[in-house]
Amino acid sequence: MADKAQPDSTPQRPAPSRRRGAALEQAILRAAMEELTETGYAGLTMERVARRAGTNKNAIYRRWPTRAALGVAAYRQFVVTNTQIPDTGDLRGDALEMLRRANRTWSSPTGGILRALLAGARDDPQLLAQLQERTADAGSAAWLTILARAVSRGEIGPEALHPRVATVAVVLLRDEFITRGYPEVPDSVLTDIIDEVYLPLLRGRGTDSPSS
Amino acid sequence: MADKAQPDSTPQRPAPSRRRGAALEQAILRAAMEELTETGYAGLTMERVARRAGTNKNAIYRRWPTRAALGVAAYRQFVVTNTQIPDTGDLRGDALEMLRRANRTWSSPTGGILRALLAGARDDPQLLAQLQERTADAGSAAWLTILARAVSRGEIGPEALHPRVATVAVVLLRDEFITRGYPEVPDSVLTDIIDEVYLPLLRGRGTDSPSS
DNA sequence: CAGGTACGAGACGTACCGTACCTTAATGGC
DNA sequence: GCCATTAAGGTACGGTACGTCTCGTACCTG
Repeated sequence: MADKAQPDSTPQRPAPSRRRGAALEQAILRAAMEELTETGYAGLTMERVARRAGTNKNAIYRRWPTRAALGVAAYRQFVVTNTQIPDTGDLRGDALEMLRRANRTWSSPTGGILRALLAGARDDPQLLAQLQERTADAGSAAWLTILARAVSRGEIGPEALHPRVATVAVVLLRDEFITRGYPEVPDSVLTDIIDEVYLPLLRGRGTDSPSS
Repeated sequence: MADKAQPDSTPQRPAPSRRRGAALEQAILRAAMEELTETGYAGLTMERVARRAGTNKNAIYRRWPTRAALGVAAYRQFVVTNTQIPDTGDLRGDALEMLRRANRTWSSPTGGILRALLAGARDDPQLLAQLQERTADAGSAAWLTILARAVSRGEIGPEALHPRVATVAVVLLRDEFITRGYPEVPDSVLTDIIDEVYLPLLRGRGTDSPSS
């Protein structure tokens, strides 16, 4: 038998002593996030994470039942959501800026991970919900904020302050990513969404109802 | 050494003679589709498909490089798209009927397969495009048709005949499936989409633009 | 009838899954 | 301070699937 030399490709963090509970949990999540950033969701395997965290699969399975759950947990822990809200002075500028940020997010490496997690958690509504919390583009709060400003400026009527209405633009953008697989959505699509759909929707709502 | 008895669970179609080219290709696609309907995309394995088709992995890999490509090819071959267009007499009825059909499709077994394929082809725009052709809800043709009827009835202005505008409703619906993982979207969501977003958008567009 | 080509068959090494089993260390109650 | 409890570590297992490779062989072509 040769030595136990294992010229492993994956980094193996030696266990300092014997970690327990929260300490070990954090080490696992950290290793999982590193795997995600380096090799993506495809590379997130229980065995690799265990090796990298300097532990074994047992410790992981005791905490998370599936790869998807582990991935979502790691993502939630380490990806901070940018909650800044643009304030350009007018609705179109704010909305466009929001879309551009979302576009950048989705096309970034982090966004790639998010997309993969979204696909991986496809049939687990609970996990999906956990992801949504950290996605924040679907979070209607930011959109409602810029709409509220627009209302106070008199750009649109207050009827527009409806969650489903507020997030229409970003939902359309996300659809481009999911159904078309864009690496990055061209800016013309963003302006198209704003000018052809979003603004007409906001301005048209409640302005009147043309007879019918 | 025990005998080579292999009480296999997966059906194994015996090869009649030695098929080649198109005949073999059809046999593989058929086996793939059967696997899809029985065990879903998760059960679509090169090995299982090969066994089922009475051939071997070689023949598959010569034709399709990945599982996703095989799945999409099989889906395209066997799932016929329902291209009927509702005609209820008014725009709201037509749109609602379109959404209800889409909802049924997405929540059916076939829809589950489609969703899985969509996730599986996540980072292959070419495959995604091939899927889109067969999806038809994204196909704006049907939506544009019902809109054209509404225009001729005077319900909405002709400015609404815009592909991105026309498909807004079904895109919002699809988003519910993908980000929320609904088994089936409740009807109230459909009416909400229609009444809060889609109709206001169509009626509001071009009615005017309130200064600014 | 010779030859190229594509298929059938199956083995191969790798990777990962999920589980099981035992050993060993940390922890908290007493 | 001691010991039972608990949670780690370590490791092996059977199983499945991947993707590749090597043959032998049937088919089609010229």
